[in-house]
Amino acid sequence: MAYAEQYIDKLRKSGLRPTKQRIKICEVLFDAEKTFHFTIKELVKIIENQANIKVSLATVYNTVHAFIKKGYLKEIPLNASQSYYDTNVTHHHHFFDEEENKLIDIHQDDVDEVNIKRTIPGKKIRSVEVIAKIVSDNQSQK
Amino acid sequence: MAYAEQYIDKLRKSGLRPTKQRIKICEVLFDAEKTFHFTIKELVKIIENQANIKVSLATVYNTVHAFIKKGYLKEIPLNASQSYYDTNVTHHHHFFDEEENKLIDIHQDDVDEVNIKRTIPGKKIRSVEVIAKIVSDNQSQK
DNA sequence: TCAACAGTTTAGAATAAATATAATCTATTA
DNA sequence: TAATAGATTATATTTATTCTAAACTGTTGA
Repeated sequence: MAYAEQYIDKLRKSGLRPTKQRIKICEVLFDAEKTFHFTIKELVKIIENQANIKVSLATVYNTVHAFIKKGYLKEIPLNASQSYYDTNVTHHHHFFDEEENKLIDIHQDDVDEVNIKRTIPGKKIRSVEVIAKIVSDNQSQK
Repeated sequence: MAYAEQYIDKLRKSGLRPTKQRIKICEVLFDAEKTFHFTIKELVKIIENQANIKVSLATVYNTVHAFIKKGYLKEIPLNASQSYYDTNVTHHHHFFDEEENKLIDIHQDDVDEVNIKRTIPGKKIRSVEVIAKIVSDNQSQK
């Protein structure tokens, strides 16, 4: 299968052996119609629902973190009680609805390019994330 | 004392009674020469070092969160194991050095205004934060 | 001023996310 | 296919944060 080979490739490039569990994780993450946001626990549930394979939390944590290191997944910077991850690794940003604890993508086209003029000696910028927190607008709309 | 009155005012506006512990927290947070970043544990230590007053974690958590709600402090969106807070509530952004786990301010002037063209019906933007993750630049500089 | 009470503080318990452990299992390779 | 390096898992551990309940304190009104 072409898919499986892609996944095996992604896994090997991340320094991981292709195992049943990891290929299943890849299928869920990279075979979806749309990109999506998830927490580790949600991912475990999705896998359990889509297949008969049981995957432990530890395996999912390890695999997700290896993919992040490699750039196949992104971690969304948020002060939520759990970490949120994103299968959309293209340049884009997020609304975070604090009342509903929900993330909403903001496409790159909807935000002017963030241009940081300051540099830190010996360091380079690895990623730039914009988080816009939103709340109900009761003042003007009610 | 003028300071104490300021603090009492801040506390009352946050819906909190001015107590010995809370006024001490205010002194450390708002009487500093420069604004600074901190975690709850760090704040507890600073208070213990600066005064003979012992303040419990719970009290610091409650007070810090009340101040954030009121806008006297800011929480910095980061996926660190602990939450980071900022006494600088003016509009500015952050570098986060993942290798050294260190936050560095980016002044507003060093970032072009982030203009989000998209809106969500019934919601308004409460805050916009830019997090630029930085890593060692070994490729070009070594 | 002071009693009553609503709100506060605190130590310690509870919760829950994330990580570590170690025994068992599996992919790789020679 | 046997040896082994690496993977998986259930479980234990760690640690930030929140909760709890008993003791304490600021506030209010008489």
